[in-house]
Amino acid sequence: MSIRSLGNAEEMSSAKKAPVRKAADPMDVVTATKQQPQQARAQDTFELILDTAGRLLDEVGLERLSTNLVCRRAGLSPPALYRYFPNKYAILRELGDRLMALQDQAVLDWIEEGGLANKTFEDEVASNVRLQERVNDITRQFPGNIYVLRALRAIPILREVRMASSEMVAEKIADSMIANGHKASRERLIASARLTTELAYSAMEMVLEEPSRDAHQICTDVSKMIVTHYAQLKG
Amino acid sequence: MSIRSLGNAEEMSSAKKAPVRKAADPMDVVTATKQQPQQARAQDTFELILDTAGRLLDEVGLERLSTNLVCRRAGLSPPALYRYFPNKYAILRELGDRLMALQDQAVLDWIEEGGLANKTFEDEVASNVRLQERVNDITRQFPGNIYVLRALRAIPILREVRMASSEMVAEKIADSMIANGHKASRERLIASARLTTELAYSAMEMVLEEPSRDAHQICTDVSKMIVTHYAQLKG
DNA sequence: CTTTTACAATAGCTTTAATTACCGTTTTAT
DNA sequence: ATAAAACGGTAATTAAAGCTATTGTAAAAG
Repeated sequence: MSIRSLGNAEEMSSAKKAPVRKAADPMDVVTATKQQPQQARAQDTFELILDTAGRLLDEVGLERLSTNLVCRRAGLSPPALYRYFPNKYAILRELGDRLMALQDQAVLDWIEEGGLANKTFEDEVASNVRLQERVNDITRQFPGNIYVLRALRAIPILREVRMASSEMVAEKIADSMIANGHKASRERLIASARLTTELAYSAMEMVLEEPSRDAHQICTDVSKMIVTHYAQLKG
Repeated sequence: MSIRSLGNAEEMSSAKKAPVRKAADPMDVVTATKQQPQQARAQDTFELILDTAGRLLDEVGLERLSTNLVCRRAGLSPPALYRYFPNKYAILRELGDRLMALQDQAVLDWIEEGGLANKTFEDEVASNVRLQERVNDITRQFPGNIYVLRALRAIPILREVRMASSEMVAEKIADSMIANGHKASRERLIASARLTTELAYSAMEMVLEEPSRDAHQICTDVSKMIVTHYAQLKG
C-alpha cells in the first residue's frame, strides 16, 4: 500500500540524493481508525489483541513487536487483527491512550482532592510524593509500560496525542494553582507545569527501567525540586 | 542465524505458550566488534557509514534505519558495511559512544574549570546554565541526535554503555562537590548527581524534540531546581 | 617485485513482516 | 426466517531486511 521507491538499483550508485520518503508510512498514518468491535465476541478479540501486545512488549520490546507476532501469540489470524488495527502502531496507540488516560485521571483526581492546597512546604512535598507514587503504581501495573512510554515519545502520532493530554493536564494544574492563590501568570504556570510533570515522568521512567534505584528517594527528591520551583516562582 | 521457532503452525492454536526468544538477537549482541579500519580508504568508508547513518536518522528515524538503507545512501555495498558493523545496532553504538564522549567531555571540562566552585546561589545557577547550554549545543549539532539519544535508552547494550558513562560522571561530580566542601555522604551525592544529570538530559531532550519551547527558560528553571537540591542536601 | 592482507562490489539467498483475496460462520435486523 | 452485516480463518503474495559466497582490486609487507 505505501508508496516507496527505495529498492531501485539506480540509487545504489549515487549517494546522498533523493529524500528517502517522509510520509505515507504506517508510522505516520495510524490515524486511519478501523472498524470498532460491535459484538461481544469482537470486543473479546479486541481486548485479546491489546492484552497480548502488552505482554509481548515486555517480552520482545517495541522493535520486535509485529502484527504477525501478536496474531500468533493470541491464536488469531491476521485478518482478525487487521479488522481492528491497520498496523502495530495502531495497537500501540490504543495502549498509549489507555495508559495516558489512567495517568491523567490520577492527576486530575489529585487536583480535585486538593493536592495543591497545602500550607507548608513539607505538606506540599508529601502531597506531591503521594501523587508521584500513585502514578508510578498505575504505570508499573500496566503491561508493556516502559515500551508504551517509549512509543509515546518515539512515534509521531502518539507524540501528538501525548502532547495534547499533557497540555490539558498542565492547564488544570496551573488553574488550580491560581485558584490556590499563586501569583505567577497563567502562561508561566502552564509552562512550569509542563516542565515539572515531564521531569516527574522522566524520573518515573528511570525507576521503571532501573528497579535497583531507590524509588522513594527519587520521588522525594523530585517532589522537593518541583515544590521549590513553584515557591521560587512566587517571589 | 538466530534460533527461532516462531512461525510454526503448531503455535497458532495455543496462545500464551513458549517464551518468544529472549536473547541471541542482534539487538543484544552488538558486542561482537568487527574489524577496525586499517587503511585510509577504509577509514573513509567507516566515517562515511557513520555520517550517512546520522543523516538518515534525521530523515527516517530509528525504526526505518537499516543496513541496506545506509548502504544505498552511502553508495556502498552491503559487504563493505558488514566488514565494520555486524548490524544497525553496531552503527548506533558507535554514534552513541561518540555523542556520549562529547557530552561527558563537556561536563568534565566544566568541573575542571571550577564549575562547582561558586559562592552564591546565583553564581551556581549561572554556571549550571552555562554547562547545560553547552551540552545542548553539542548535542544539537550531532547528526541524528534525538534518535541516538533514544537508542541509548532503548537498546540494552547501549543502555549499559550509557549507564557506565553516567555513573563515571556522577562520581566525578560528587567528588568535586566534596572537594568544594559539600557535607553530604559520597553515596548520597552520587545518587543525586545521577538523578540531576538525568533530569537535565531529559529537559534537553524536550527542547530538542520540541523546538517551540523556550530553551533558555527551561535550562534556567532546571538549573535552579538542581542547585536548590544540592543546597537542601547540605542542611 | 611478488605475496599476502585489506578492501569492496556483484549477485543472490533466507527470513520475516505486512497485507489481502477469498470464503465460511455467526449475529443482527428486517 | 432470511438478508445483510459482522466476524474470523486459510492461504498466499509482496516487499523489505539481514546476511553471505564469491570474486576482483588496491595496498602493504616481504
